[in-house]
Amino acid sequence: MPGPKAADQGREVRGRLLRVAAELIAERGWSAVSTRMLAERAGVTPGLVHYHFSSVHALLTEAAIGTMRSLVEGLGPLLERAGTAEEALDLMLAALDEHDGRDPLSLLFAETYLAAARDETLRRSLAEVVTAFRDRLAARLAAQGVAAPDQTAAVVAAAIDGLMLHRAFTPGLTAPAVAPILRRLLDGRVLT
Amino acid sequence: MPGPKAADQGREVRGRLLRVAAELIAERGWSAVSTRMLAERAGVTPGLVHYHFSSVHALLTEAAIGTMRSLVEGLGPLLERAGTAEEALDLMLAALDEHDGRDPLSLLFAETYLAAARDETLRRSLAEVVTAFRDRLAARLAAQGVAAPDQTAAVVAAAIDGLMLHRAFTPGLTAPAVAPILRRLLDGRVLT
DNA sequence: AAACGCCTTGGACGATCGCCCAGGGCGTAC
DNA sequence: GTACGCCCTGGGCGATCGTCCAAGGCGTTT
Repeated sequence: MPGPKAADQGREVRGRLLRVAAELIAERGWSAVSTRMLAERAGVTPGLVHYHFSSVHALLTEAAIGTMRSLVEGLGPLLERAGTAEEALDLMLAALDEHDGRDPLSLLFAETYLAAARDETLRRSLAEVVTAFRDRLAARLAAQGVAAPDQTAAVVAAAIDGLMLHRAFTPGLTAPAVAPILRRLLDGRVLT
Repeated sequence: MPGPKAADQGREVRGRLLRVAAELIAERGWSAVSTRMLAERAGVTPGLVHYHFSSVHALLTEAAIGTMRSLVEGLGPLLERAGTAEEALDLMLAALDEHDGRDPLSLLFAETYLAAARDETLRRSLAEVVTAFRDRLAARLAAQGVAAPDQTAAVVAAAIDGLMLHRAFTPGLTAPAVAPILRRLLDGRVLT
């Protein structure tokens, strides 16, 4: 058996590297994150990075997907609790208001989207995470009688991400300003 | 007077570097474009890059903004010619259909958005270009009686960009699929 | 012809890159 | 105790990075 003490510390360091990686992707950009940056901020030696991960790219991928997955999964139950479709939309608008397009989380999302366009594996994982969220939202919209719930959910999700991207250089794009517009997306009702 | 022959060739090389830069931003990503890459593809020596531009970053900025500006300005007249607001939206949907989120133009836009989040100067220039387009679209929507034309235009523009980003890993997100949903955004009419 | 202006070359500078590996520390299993 | 397994260090590999600069080509102006 492996020594449990050392193994625990190893897992701790691995986790720290993942957290640091998510930070640095946002700060410097995906392809500008280096082995030595990661090691320095995590308080370890550069060599240790390649002990825990097969490559820097693999570390970044696991960090980005992991962070996004846990965040999206945390949003799920909140979505379930939303009574009306409008409340579900308000939930996403609240998320929009917490970010200005230049904060770590917004940038992590955007960087990962972009990196996925150039990496097959990352693209698959990302699709999995986003699809899971979209399906949850679509189910919520369907229960509220919104027509074409799948496509509506896809457009709402894309619109929120697009607004996040645009907010970085358009400060006026706040949640209260766009809420009335986005609400129109829910207007295709089957039932009143 | 400067020798006009050499000056002409200089301008030609400068322009070629700008075109190559726009290509490489899309292919490799903003921060992964190097002096030597640019020089090789443009068929010149690495040293020449820093003769025509103060830095690689300055070259990338000028290339990205220039490409985006000329593209957006080319879209302006087409927008002017659109009769109804729905036709204006169809025009943007057609643009969406030409790109799949992994083509050079989509990636150039996304890369520039992201780079702008970390660079004040780029952010200002980008805001100028995007605002110009948004204003044109808003004017078109206002003429068609759409309520809150400014915010509507902002949301439509952001939604199109967001859809482009999502299309990279969600192939089903085609223009025909999302057109009926996006059309709801124009439903806030003052006049019939 | 000589001087000037602009474009261009090719090489050099120190810094940083991803990745690899020999070796040491240390707790557990024989 | 000895051997084993895992974590970790520190240094080294060749490659690439952005930027700079001395030197030369070449058409235009005196």
